[in-house]
Amino acid sequence: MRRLPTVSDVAEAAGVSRQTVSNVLNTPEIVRAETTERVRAAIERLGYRPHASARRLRTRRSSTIGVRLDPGADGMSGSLLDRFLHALVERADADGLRVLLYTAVDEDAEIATFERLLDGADVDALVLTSTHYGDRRIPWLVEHDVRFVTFGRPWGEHDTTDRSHRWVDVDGRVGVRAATASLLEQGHRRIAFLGWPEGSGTGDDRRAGWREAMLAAGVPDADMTALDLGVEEDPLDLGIGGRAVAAVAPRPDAVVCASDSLALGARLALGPDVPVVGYDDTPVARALGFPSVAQPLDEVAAAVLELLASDEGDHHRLLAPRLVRR
Amino acid sequence: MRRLPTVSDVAEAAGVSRQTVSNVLNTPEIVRAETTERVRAAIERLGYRPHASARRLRTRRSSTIGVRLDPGADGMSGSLLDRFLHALVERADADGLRVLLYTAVDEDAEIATFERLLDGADVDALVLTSTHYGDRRIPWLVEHDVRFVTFGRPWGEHDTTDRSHRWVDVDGRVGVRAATASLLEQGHRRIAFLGWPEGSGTGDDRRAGWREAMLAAGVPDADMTALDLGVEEDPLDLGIGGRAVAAVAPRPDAVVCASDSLALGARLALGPDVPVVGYDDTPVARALGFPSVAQPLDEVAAAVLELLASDEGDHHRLLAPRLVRR
DNA sequence: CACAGAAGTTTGATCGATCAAATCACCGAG
DNA sequence: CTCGGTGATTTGATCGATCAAACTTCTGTG
Repeated sequence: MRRLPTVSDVAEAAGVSRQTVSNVLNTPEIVRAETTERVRAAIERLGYRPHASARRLRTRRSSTIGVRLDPGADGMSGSLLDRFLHALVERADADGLRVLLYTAVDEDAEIATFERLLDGADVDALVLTSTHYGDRRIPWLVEHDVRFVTFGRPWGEHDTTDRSHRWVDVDGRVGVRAATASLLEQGHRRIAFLGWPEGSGTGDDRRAGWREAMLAAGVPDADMTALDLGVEEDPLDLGIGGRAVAAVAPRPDAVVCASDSLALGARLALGPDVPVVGYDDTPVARALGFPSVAQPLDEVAAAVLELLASDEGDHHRLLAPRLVRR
Repeated sequence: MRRLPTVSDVAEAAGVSRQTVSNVLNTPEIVRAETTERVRAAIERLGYRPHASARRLRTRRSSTIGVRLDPGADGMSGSLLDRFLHALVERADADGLRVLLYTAVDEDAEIATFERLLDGADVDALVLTSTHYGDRRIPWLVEHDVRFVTFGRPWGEHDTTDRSHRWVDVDGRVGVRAATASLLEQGHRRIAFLGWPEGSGTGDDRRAGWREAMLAAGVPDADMTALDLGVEEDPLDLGIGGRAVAAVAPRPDAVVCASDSLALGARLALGPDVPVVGYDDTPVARALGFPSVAQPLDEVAAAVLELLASDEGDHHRLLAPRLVRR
């Protein structure tokens, strides 16, 4: 295999020095236009590409961000991470950033992986997904002065002026509130909520949205049924959620769900006549034609990269989801 | 931030030279046991980690494999890539390999990306998914002497003695044959097949499996209905497949499908009384409780890495899927 | 016309590891 | 007792880029 051209080769070809070539690439504003032109031409002619590892060694920056591929991607919404990843990789690419994957069985293993990745200059920033109460990863990262952004807000008491933890999240409460409101507008009153038991940040947030909309519409407490599908039960066994919904008497006018999996269960149990709204707008929702709250993953990805890149401005972003009507 | 220890630091601490430390790490068999011990202790004590970029610069190897994140992951089975990726990352990690993601809008863009990734020593091998007829990427990679393995066999005329293209695939024909046979055993005769139009490698392969099983059981041609859902039609609009199935008269005893999406469509159109078998064993199949042919993604990932690593032995692997009965 | 200061470019050193070749230690054969 | 040979370890050079500082060229001012 032919040897690849280096900065020195380009320099010689353009009749300048190594450093000038480097400057053309990294700080073009300090190079005379005419010189830049000549160097650019030489780069083009030789087909030069900077050697990423050499640059990293010297700059101590890898231009690579690490993203965890969750082990327990909970099935159906697994494609959510997929879509997010895709958006992230695409945007990152445009910024000259690479995305490296890693996995870890538990938090301790994940922290050990952080060390490995960071020390080896494999990555210089991390993107974490699925944050939860008492997440030990966050303090570790802050402590070790690692640059990171989470997709998911810090649940629990949180000081919004805390600039050490940057995060991006989607306002599930607003999304579910809109979904509920849309059902109310259609004249439904006894709208049940199918979700997860209290204690999960996202779950509670979504239930709160439903409650808000119901209260605002003046629906009496007696007509508000919230069903919680235990997490210890296989979240994929939609039969459970479905049976739970079917057991509600009298039968609800409509059901708002904390996920499309749950919505599918409800739909199967109640048939197509009872309107159902899901969450995440997965292919299943599209396929079955029920409405769903869609997270703006492109925007999330963009926001994550923005927060990662700049030290200025806000340190968190709460994005609005979009209700996909069908 | 404290400076990280380097080989030199370890060498000094252990009272040996840089190179000896390097040898302990890379070629321990040429170092005296006692010395190895001492160096190991020093590494432990200082918490030394090799600097990945420095090593890559020198060895010209990155220990990183590139994987494309498909843009048009067709929805439901998107989670398939997800699961494959997960298995791959996990196994790769055990072998000290990293997985880097990339995307590309079309084949030309993808080839341009190859050049970027390879020249910069970002990756030294590639894993390609979703191969198709006349895939231009393959000849390019062979031509440029790039190490790669595809998940997906080369469709079209192919010389199995060709050692330049290594691939791993799952034998869909066998899987669908088994699925069909299992329905036949249960006494069903008029088993329809719901798939994609001829021309897609995987689709044709799966249909062939169904036909084989039907022929073997002596089912007359008149009772064999193959329905093809046009790819130009939104593959997610399961209604189309469902309507097609529902239109078959007389109503089939059971339906074998080329994917779980199609199976969901059939299930919704025919109700739970007509047995349906899907493909890919996605969460939807698990949720609705219909059987599905599962690809052994763990094995696929392991095989991909094996083929990448060794020059010996076979250059392709055709794995058997597993029918998940429910 | 000399000279300070800015602008543009070049030179030498360095990042952390491994390669290639040299050196050192030790053993048994002649 | 010397010498060849193997095994273990060390030394010097190098991978390709950027940093820091030195140097050269230009520009405008007194």
